[in-house]
Amino acid sequence: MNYDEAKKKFISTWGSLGTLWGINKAMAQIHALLIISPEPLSMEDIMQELQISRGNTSMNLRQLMDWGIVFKENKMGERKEYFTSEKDVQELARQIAKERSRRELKPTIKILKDVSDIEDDGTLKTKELISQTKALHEMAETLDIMMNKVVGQDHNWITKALVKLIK
Amino acid sequence: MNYDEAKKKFISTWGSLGTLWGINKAMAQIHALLIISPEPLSMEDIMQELQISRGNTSMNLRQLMDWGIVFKENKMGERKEYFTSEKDVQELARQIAKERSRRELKPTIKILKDVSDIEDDGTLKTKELISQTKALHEMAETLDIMMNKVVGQDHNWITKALVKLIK
DNA sequence: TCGAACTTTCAAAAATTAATGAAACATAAA
DNA sequence: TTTATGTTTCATTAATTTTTGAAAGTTCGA
Repeated sequence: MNYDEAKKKFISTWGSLGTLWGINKAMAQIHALLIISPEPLSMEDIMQELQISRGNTSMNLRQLMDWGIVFKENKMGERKEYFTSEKDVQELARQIAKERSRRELKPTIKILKDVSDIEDDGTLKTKELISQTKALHEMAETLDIMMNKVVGQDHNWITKALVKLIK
Repeated sequence: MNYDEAKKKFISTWGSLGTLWGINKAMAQIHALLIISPEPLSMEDIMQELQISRGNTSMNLRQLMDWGIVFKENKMGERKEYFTSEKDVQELARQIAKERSRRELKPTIKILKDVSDIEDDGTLKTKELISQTKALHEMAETLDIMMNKVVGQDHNWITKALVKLIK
């Protein structure tokens, strides 16, 4: 496999993996492209490499920036904007963990709490609803605490902790 | 909030959360319904509760069974098939971890390995591609090892380990 | 203030994904 | 074997999501 084949394969894999995780194809592919690019890329560069429209590129770059994993960069003397990805994969993981906690886990936890707090009217179905949502609530909270711990730690913490954990 | 409201809220939340994780709405809602139902439900029951078609129900039940989190049950003397969900949330988490590893993580790891194994031709872009995919490969493998460890452990292991970890 | 260079927005179109429902298929009991 | 009860499949339709591209917006320098 040569460079071009490998690059293509990486970008398309990352793209289809993205859809599996609720991230759209273009967004995941732009990210893949940036993460392996040694130089910042302009919007034109991205459009051309991935064969996607200007609007699409603009929208998805904005989203990646909202996630805190892609940054604008200005080359001095140039008007055009350039984009780079966070290159440190551990930092990337931390950023993603942080955002998923904020966007998905936290709101879910709140609803599980509300639902599990309804009054027990003594019926079997109510008892079941309460006990199951309580269990889910507890698990979601544990997961959330862990994810947020990760965010606050130094760089190599994840690997160290995992190694310790699996021994 | 009374039982019916709480139930509705739980099912619809689980449903929209599902789409965020690459699981379709109907599938997630059927699962939600089964997890809080003290009794096994028939296909008719599910169709009626969620207002979805027979075909849709059948397809999604099959998928849930493929994931190993929903089971067929036969009431004696009755022809009809009934369905139940795995009720233990820890077991549920383990099953999901196992399946996601098999379906998503493992194939990705293979591709990352292939890509990161291309020959280094000395150019900057090749070096960048190799080093970034290597780092991702390493991280994906660590995650996979952890997820598979989880699967092999006794019931309360997850909680214990997490508690230990976050202290 | 004007115009050039560039970016963002958003209505419409395209592509993808999910849902329907009727026909085909299974199976147990009569 | 036939009927009655139930399930699965799959072509079609519907809903949702993504993409496009042209117009509107922004910003900088002259």
